[in-house]
Amino acid sequence: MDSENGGAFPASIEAVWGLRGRPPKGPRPGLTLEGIVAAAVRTADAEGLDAVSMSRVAKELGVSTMALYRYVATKDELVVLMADAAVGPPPPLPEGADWRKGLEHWASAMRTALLAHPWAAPLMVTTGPPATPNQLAWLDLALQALAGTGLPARAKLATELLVGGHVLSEVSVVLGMAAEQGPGPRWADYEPFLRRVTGDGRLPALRAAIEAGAFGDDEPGGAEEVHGTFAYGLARILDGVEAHLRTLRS
Amino acid sequence: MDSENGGAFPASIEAVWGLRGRPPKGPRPGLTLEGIVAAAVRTADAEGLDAVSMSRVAKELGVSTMALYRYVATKDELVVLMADAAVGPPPPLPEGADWRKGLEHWASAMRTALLAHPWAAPLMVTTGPPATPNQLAWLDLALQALAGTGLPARAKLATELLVGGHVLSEVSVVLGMAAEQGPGPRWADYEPFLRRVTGDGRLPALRAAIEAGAFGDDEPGGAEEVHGTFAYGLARILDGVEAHLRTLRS
DNA sequence: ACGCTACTGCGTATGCCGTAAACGGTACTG
DNA sequence: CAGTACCGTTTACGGCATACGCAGTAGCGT
Repeated sequence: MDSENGGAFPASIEAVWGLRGRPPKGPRPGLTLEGIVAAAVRTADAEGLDAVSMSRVAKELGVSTMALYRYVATKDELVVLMADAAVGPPPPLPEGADWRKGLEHWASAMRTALLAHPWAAPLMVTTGPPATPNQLAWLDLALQALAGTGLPARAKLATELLVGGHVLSEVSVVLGMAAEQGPGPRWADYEPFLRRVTGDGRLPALRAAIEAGAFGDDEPGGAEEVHGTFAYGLARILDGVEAHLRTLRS
Repeated sequence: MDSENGGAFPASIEAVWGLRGRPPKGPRPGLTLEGIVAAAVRTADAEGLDAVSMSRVAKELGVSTMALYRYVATKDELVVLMADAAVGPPPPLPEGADWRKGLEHWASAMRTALLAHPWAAPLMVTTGPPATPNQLAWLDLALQALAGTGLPARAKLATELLVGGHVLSEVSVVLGMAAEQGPGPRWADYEPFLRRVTGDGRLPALRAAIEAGAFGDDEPGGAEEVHGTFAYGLARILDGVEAHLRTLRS
């Protein structure tokens, strides 16, 4: 009665946590959960998430499709584990950094991780509350960064959500620009399209932004300009948190 | 040469914008793009996004599956239009409000819209740059709210992204808690699970947050506490923007 | 030493999905 | 009134996730 109290959880999640020992009976497993997830991640990296099917992953491993179901109850479970593997373990906080430097570091590390696996970003929204080791390690690290602030626990959590949400949405925009497939516009056609659509005087503020060149990629800085959006948002958030901390201390 | 310059776009997107007239030849269409999208939205509301298949939507409308393909080139296109319909047109800004009140209003209206169609939130990340009428109307409205601030156009855009991203990620968390399906934990099992997983001393900051009760739903306020996370984040963001505006003006 | 048993990986089968292709009816243009 | 572009339908295909049942295997208690 002490190891099945979280029993409402998928077995594969318990397995990544190492809470599941190898059963005493039966043949030695020929596969590993980590190996399966790694193969799936490799496929997604190379050909996108749509290319990841159970049969495809099985083929990659040289086993039959159904063999995978001895390790994973459902494809959805595999996807959750892929999302965990994609972000990987978080890098340690820079030594002696204050909370702000810590969160800045945390945010750009997460951004880098998500950009390295473009298929993973959408999964962060879909997979529900974080329950896998790496996901929770990232969360823990952000909370560590905020440890010395005296912020109430709930506010620490809310702050992590805030920063994490910003990372995710900025990454999504960057990936949306780069996407070659999917419906919607190619990025190169986007500004002309917006001009056409705002030509009739509705959406005047959007029109003004276009005229001001807000949708051009060039502008002093090139690719740096994109990074500018990320840095801008992060700075606003952390400024807001910093101000909040000041009022708390007084 | 004046109506096909945005020609790289899906025809169905041009159609929602009203840029496509009925062709002069052939029988009268028996369906409407809006009708199709509405049927799909109804199905998704009632039974979730997974229940929305082409054949299902067709059945709902009493036509054959393939009839839909006269209006939509691909299921993905239909999904994009569903996402647009789900958010709907934005409500007007409160009269005489400053930028901050405007954005607050904008953000909670968007939150309400997304919560009303739980299946829609994940789509916002997936569907690429906004290209549909309602999506762009929301964007325009946020830019309108920021019109008087003197912020550079790019910063206005970045601010909209920032606030929108916060709304989306907070909504995702709320929906993740309420979700009955999908992999990952049920919410009721979540705190015990976290306790079990943090029992070994790794993830100390997370453990501390749990002990501090950050994962209990109760706490003075009940459902308001959830709203608290949203309001907290929004306030930090807007505080940060406000401070930034002050430094710009000096 | 041995058989019981729980577990492995596999082959087969089902039902659904998105969508390509070809076809006959339809309504407007010249 | 003929031509033609478009409508909705039928049929068909390949791929998908996954339920089920099987034969082989390895450690256990005896």
